[in-house]
Amino acid sequence: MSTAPKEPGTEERILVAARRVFTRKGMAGARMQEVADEAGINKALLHYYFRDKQRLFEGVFKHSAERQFTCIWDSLKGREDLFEAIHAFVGAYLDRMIEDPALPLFIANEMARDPEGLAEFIDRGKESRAHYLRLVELAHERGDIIDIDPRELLVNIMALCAHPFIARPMLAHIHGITDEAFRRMIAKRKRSVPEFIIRSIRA
Amino acid sequence: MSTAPKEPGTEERILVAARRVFTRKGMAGARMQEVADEAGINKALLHYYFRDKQRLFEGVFKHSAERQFTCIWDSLKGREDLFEAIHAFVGAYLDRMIEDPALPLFIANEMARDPEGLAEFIDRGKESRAHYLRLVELAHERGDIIDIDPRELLVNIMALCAHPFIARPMLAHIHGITDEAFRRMIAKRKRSVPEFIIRSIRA
DNA sequence: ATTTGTTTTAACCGATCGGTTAATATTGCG
DNA sequence: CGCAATATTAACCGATCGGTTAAAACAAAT
Repeated sequence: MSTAPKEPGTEERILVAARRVFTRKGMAGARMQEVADEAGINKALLHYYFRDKQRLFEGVFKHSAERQFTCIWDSLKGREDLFEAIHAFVGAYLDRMIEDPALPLFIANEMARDPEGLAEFIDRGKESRAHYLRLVELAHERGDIIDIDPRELLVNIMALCAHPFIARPMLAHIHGITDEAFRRMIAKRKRSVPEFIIRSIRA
Repeated sequence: MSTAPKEPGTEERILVAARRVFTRKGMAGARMQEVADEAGINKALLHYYFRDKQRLFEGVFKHSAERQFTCIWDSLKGREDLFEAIHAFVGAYLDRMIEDPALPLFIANEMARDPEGLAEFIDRGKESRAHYLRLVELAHERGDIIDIDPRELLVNIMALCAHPFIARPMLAHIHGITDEAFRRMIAKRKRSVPEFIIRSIRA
């Protein structure tokens, strides 16, 4: 048996199409007709599977955001060394982003549009975040790192991971960067970003 | 004479209102009626001053983006020391952002929507960017900093400056952060971010 | 084959939105 | 004033868009 083509069902095709359109155009800019076209179906069928635009959007968004946050926070599980944890976290973050490069901007917009809606996903990673805080505290007690607000450190880590994707079009213009060059840059950052962070916090 | 209230003219009021609505809702989500309401005028008058939505948007956006890039790149002028330049750059960046916190996300979206439109603003800072490259090279030759791709360093600096604003709603939720607390956090980052960067590149 | 429930479609509908028009108010000027 | 240019408004228009409807195609069961 070769890898089965696994003809995707209608609902799956809709979700894929909707994610593409929504991440490209945003909630307000997306058109139901465009989603239908991209899924190769009729517009009425779209409403048959997802009652209205809001539900379709939530279906797409919640699925993406959940996967996003789960992947990233799970990467910390079982780590007992902060530096190792940072490597894992950055790696997971960038891997996930490369898979779906439009997601960061998409999530940023939705957070700004409806901050409440994000709560559940963010809270999902609560234990992992507590674990992270413990790792930082421990590393500090052992004299491995300087005194730094762990929340600020976390902001910095996420900034260094996410921002290249958000600012990608600007980077693409400043240095004429192709798709392939961008992927190489991100691959390089899997090593350089943890190094950058660790150099700056190491005692 | 005390500071004159300087009742703003209609065009000015429109631009202010439009900037608020566009940064809040984005190009696609913004409604001409809402801009008119927020400016306290009739919708037809909006089209009288700015022919159509696209031109209004460009008027607002180009003004904001130009100011943004100019402020930031100008902060490098005359600096001869890289570390000092980094402090100035980060300071200018954060000062500008605090003034208009919705701008980073707004610009990020517009870049994604119409990459070509940004070209002129980005190119505006060409000499300053060349100057920056020289500073990095020089610092490296003098053995002040480690060997690092200056473009990657620039990405990191901008990431650390811009991302807190883009991810603000998430930060607001993770640590229950008020407006005032956010401003204090940014104020702190004017010192901590340059320190963070310099620690990680110092030889 | 008839029935029954599900999937899919074409055609349509009402609301919204960007933009226009034509008329009215306001200002500046000889 | 009178008159012309500018500023402002209410009412309207056509296009677009989200969503509905009613009927057709399809599938499974009896």
